[in-house]
Amino acid sequence: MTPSSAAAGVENVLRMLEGRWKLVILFHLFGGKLLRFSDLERAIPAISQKMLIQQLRQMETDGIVRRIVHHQVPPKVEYGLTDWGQSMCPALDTLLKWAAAKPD
Amino acid sequence: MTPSSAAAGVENVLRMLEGRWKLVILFHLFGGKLLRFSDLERAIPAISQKMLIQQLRQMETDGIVRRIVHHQVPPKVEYGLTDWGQSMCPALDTLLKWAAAKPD
DNA sequence: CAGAATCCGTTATGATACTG
DNA sequence: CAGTATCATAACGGATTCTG
Repeated sequence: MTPSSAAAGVENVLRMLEGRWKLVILFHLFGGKLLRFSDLERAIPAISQKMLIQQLRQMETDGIVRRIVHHQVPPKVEYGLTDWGQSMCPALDTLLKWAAAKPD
Repeated sequence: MTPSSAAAGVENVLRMLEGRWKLVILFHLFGGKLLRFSDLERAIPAISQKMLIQQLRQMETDGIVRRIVHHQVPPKVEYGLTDWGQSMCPALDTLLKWAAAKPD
């Protein structure tokens, strides 16, 4: 594994997690919770609708988040993590621990 | 630890690693290598001077990279990782493994 | 050699109003 | 409720030129 190929691998991972709000959203979904669009809006007041839907869609495309549509009126759409999305927890934990170990 | 505080923690970590070139630079420095500014330029031909110095400075501020100035003419400046910077390897590895485990 | 300074195009994010 | 559409701005990245 060359420096650049390894970097490319991590960069692609990071790209999936980049975006001002993705991690905030993810942390609200961890634990297998299912939240409606409006639930997420309430949980994250600072986010705009545009950003919320955009980041959700990107994570859906990346296979991290799943979207569950209940065909009813009024509409009901729930968001949750995929199995793979759930499985990122340990990785984020490792990163957090590294960050927490910062000297100074 | 609330969702938002945990997210804030990881977000700060990610922010330190974000930037088009940081990981590429880091991978060149892993293993305790010391590289001069011009070495890094040669190692990463696609990067501009502006970006190289900017990302190095940010990582220096974050305590990941250290800058070693040799007072001589012509100037000689070397860059390497701090101990803490070195210690991020396992965390990146965990992330890579999660990414590699992606289904499809 | 190791940068600093400037200009400029692209992308990311945000505010607001509207819709099936 | 769960979005779309549009417009404006801010952050980011790159090319070029200059300097101790």
